[in-house]
Amino acid sequence: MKGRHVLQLDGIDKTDDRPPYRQIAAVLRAAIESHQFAAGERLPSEADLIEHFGVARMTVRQAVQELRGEGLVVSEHGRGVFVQARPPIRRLASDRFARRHRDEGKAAFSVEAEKSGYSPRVDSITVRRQKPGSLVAERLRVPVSDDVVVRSRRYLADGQPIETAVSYIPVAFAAGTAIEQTDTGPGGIYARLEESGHVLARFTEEVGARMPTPDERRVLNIGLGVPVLTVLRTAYDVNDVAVEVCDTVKVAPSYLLEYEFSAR
Amino acid sequence: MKGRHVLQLDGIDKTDDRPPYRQIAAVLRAAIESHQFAAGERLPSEADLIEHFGVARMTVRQAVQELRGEGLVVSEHGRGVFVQARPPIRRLASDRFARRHRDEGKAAFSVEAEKSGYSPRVDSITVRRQKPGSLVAERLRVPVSDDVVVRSRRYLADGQPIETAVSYIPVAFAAGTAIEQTDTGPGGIYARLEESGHVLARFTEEVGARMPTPDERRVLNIGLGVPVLTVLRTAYDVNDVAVEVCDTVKVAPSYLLEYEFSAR
DNA sequence: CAGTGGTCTAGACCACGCT
DNA sequence: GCGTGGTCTAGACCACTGT
Repeated sequence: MKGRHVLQLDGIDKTDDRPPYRQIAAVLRAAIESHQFAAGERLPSEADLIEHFGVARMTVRQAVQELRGEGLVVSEHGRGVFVQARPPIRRLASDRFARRHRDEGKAAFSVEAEKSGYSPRVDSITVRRQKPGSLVAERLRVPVSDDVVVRSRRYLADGQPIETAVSYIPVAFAAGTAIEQTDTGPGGIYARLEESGHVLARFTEEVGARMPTPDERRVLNIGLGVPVLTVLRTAYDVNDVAVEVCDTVKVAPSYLLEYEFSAR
Repeated sequence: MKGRHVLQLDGIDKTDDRPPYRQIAAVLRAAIESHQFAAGERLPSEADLIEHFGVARMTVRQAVQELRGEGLVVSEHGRGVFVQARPPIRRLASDRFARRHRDEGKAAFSVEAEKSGYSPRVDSITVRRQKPGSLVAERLRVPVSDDVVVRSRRYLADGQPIETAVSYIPVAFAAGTAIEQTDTGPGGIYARLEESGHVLARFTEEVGARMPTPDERRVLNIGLGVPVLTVLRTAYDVNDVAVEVCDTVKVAPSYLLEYEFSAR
């Protein structure tokens, strides 16, 4: 690398009562927020920062770690530290599973993408049968000893992962439908369920938030200090039979969930 | 300190491909999750861990930092590292503002408390008039230049703070009612609004999650790695007039929000 | 191969809380 | 004063990514 790009950053102020690593973090944070480093761009290397600020390596590493903790940057071993691109916020209205969308052959995710103007993608799709956990079994009202169909996938917006989802469907409702194929066809799982006679009536969602596991951090490509929203949705048909449970983990800064309910 | 308590922890396995600091973190995590260290209890000091695992100080510090990032422990300068106490989970059903509860003279919070069996408390109640932010003004459909009544308070369960809430009510709907008193009387704000002719019809809630500000961490008494749920609720009367906006910040591990909606 | 971040050592001094 | 965690130094070797 030709270090042609002279660092245009303030130095450390000894009269400042904040410790050096916090000052360095503040300088870098300001540079990022003022777009001196654009989203996706590489920050100066540790060696550069050591020279620029005149401190030991652990000190600049601690500064960078602050920023990772805030989800501002992501580091990649052997490549560098990169400014985190902020995926757009998705507003999820509670009509996102309305039948009119399915009738148009659209899955809920592409409906949202179209409305918000980002390019959607789904990958890491796997389909298998396995025994459900007690949480899922309880909601599906099936014994934990029965296999269910498990569909797992990851959603991306503009190339950034923003959500993982795992659906559980009793085998009796999925057998012989495209639900057990990788591609479920137009309108997705819910359209297939309705075709096979399980007309949907209502959904419940249980919403929480927590810190991601190291595994989730990897799959969702998020920094240390970025929480996730968890949504456990159960779909019921017109006979009040639970036909699907969907367990989703969403990158919190990318989501706003909207619900409406009556005061009755 | 008499180190009478011999550390009953596994050591580092050189054949394990995880780095030592992760192994140490895993050992401590397992000990916490198996209640070998109870909630609120102090972890062994860094000196103890250095001796027990036979590593350098930075290595045990990195392990402890993993746990802080997960919100499992909180460190206190000069005192030690403590296992984070987990307050009870409150399940908030979307019927929590149903009229029948108000008619019985109960506020939503005490209804929940009664159902879940913890002792509720509300403190830090303040009432004032001020100009709303644009977010609130937009939802109340009032100009940002008009004062609104602002009610702020903190909720505690079994003595632990779990939520802060700030309500905004247009002056026209609050003037001359107990809404501008510290004690709003039986049934709370919503009961007073209905008495003055604004019968409630529906609510919308916008749910998100993020890391707390340092200020919120202090008020809610939570550690560095604990996220918050944000819920912005708007109440509408039968004429579809927005009569209140309530901005709440909830300690995420203490909440599960439940919603139901139609598939129509 | 060179350049990057990841992990680790063995020290040092400081700031805080308690007794 | 003593034990605690917070910050820092100046090195070392390793693992990953690129050419």
